[in-house]
Amino acid sequence: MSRPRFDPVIHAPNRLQLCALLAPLEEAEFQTLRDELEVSDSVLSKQMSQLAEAGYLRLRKSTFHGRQRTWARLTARGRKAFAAHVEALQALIAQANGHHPKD
Amino acid sequence: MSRPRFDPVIHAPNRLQLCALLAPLEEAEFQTLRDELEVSDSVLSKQMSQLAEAGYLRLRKSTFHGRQRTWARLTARGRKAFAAHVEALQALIAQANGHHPKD
DNA sequence: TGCGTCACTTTCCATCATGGAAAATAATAC
DNA sequence: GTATTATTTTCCATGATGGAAAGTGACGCA
Repeated sequence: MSRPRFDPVIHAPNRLQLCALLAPLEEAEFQTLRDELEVSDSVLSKQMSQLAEAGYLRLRKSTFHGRQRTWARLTARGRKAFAAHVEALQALIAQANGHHPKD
Repeated sequence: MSRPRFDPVIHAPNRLQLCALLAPLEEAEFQTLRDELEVSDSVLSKQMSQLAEAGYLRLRKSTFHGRQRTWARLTARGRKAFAAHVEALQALIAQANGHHPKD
């Protein structure tokens, strides 16, 4: 039985939520993400940096009507890693429900 | 949209796996858990202590053919907390898949 | 051109979690 | 008693996390 393998970059609660928010979207604004996650600017910035360092996230700065905004999107690699992590979680949940792992 | 609320006592990878292993069982042996989790004795002991402190886990010591063994089982409270955590994870996964949270 | 503001980013700092190794305990077996 | 097995706890070093505050860069405006 191979235990689910979690990605530590993704597993941390804030980053997990961040990925979940970004997964269904093309990209999202810094402030929107900050508000949804209910974290401070500095915390969001730092968590994003970690995902970016891992190559999971790309940041795009744009000037929108004279206001600077930062947009974030998952990279292909980030989506793949997140999908794998979700699979690991689902395997764990299946295990918890008493299902045998697939052979 | 209420974000999934994770239980920090359960979310840590080793404890999450530990709960998932115990969930479908009445109880399990210390050594079995240690081997399945692939952690050292001290690590398992410490993680168990944390779950026990939270009231999620009960330890039972028994002497089995002259050998002392420790058995662990989730308490009712632990099962409830774990179930809630799993629900939160599933909500997150649903969100990531673009589903709207239930109203 | 210089200043204020906005939108982050980075630094500083204090706290907490985690893990391995080794010492400490507990309960027998001999 | 003494060794042995099965944890448990201590010691210690490292790394993560978060908030507050200082720092940066890009305008908008007088």
